[in-house]
Amino acid sequence: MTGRTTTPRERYRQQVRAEVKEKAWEQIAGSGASALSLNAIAKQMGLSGPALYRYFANRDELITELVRDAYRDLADAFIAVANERGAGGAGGGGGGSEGVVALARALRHWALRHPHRYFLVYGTPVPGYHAPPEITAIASEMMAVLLDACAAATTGPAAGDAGARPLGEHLANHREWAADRPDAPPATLRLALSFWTRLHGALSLELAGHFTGMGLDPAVLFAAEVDALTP
Amino acid sequence: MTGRTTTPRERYRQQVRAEVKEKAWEQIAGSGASALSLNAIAKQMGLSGPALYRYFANRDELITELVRDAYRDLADAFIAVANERGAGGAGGGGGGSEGVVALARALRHWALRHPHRYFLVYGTPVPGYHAPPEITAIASEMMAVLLDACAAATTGPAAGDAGARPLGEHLANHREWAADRPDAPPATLRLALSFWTRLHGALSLELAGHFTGMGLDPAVLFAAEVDALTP
DNA sequence: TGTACATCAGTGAACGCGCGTTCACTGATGTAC
DNA sequence: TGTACATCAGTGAACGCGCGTTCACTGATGTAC
Repeated sequence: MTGRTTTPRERYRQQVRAEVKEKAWEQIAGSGASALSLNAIAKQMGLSGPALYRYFANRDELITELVRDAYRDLADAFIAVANERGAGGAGGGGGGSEGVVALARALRHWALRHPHRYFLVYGTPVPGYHAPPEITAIASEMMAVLLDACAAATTGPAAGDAGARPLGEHLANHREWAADRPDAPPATLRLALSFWTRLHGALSLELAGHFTGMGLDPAVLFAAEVDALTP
Repeated sequence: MTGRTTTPRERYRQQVRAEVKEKAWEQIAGSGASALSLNAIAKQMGLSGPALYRYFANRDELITELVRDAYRDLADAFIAVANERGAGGAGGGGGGSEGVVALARALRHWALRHPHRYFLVYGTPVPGYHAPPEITAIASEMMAVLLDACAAATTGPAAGDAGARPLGEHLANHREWAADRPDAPPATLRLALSFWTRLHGALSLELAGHFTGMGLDPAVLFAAEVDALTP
């Protein structure tokens, strides 16, 4: 085969693209996502403004890539947890709520490590911005991993109970969002939803600094919420 | 008395200030808080740019006022609920969890009516921005109202239980944030915290549009979370 | 009631800035024979 | 291996834009005697 999959030039392109994104994140950390400026990034890299147009069609494309990378990164963190557990313990993923707890821990670690990525994914929406289908697909990947863990945690007598509640009925009728796992019982769906909304609530308030000055350890609060998910 | 508290000129000033803020909110709704522009607001009001400097020292002052107004508005909504209940039912505020449920309903109504105000209060933080103490004080007012409602909902045998858990101990030791209600037991503090984090989680995901296309009624989910707060 | 003065809302010109983006061009890197 | 050509990264100048903000000024509104 003559054609290598990545020519040196292509490698270089990817390196520069990566460095642009890196500087973009630094800039977002410093002054917010909406203040992101191509010219400023170029200057920081020792390039002149227009040079970046070799690598990104325009500012919007760069931002969309940042959003997609953030989703991808978080999804990969989730998948890594699922794989570790699937490969390791007896029983291929095992039963009980350990999977849910592991995902919760991974979520918080990722969010604390990359608060700006987290806010780009779950923060204040940009008016008029609609996520491309590629990003929706990544979100579905994450949801599938979460649903699997929740399924393992909801194989008990309580499952029937949750199904009888109003939300249980509602979930049984409207489960388009769990299309990847069509057999998930209402209790599983409900656990996944609560995981998502509750942990996002605790995390986003923590990251936004709403607990600072309250003399409260967010880690303890987060752990308590995780605990309350699977009684 | 010769000096009226508000001269006609002062009245006019306040009217214009109010209109500026109104247009500011419209602009935020249209293109986000960070795109807020004094010149654009002036143009929209049929004024020339510099005219606004009669009413606001600069852009930052306007934004800070918007944030403060948003906090004030939400706090007033909470206080209104507390007063209605305090004046109406037998027993001055009554016992049980109805107070918490009423606050939850008020929170969601307010958030749906003013999504941009909500995000200015609880959304992605602006790097480098620190809320002035006046705003922190308003947040404390809200917390006090919430703690009172939670106290009424946590007068039962379960209260001792919650105190024994790790979070209960932690809350007993670090209650600076509840300084206005020094007697609140751990179970009450814990309920208030869960109210805050869980409902914010569900609401912010709803407002950010993360449930759209999922065929899921956010109202049902919210109601289920409220229900789960007070078992 | 009428006049003289002070206050204050609003204007238009101007400054400097940084932005996104286009364009014609240079020079280096890779490719084909 | 050497030469001719094509590709492509990066530059510098330029365009138009809107921003926040200052300043000297006009004209209307209110106040004091």
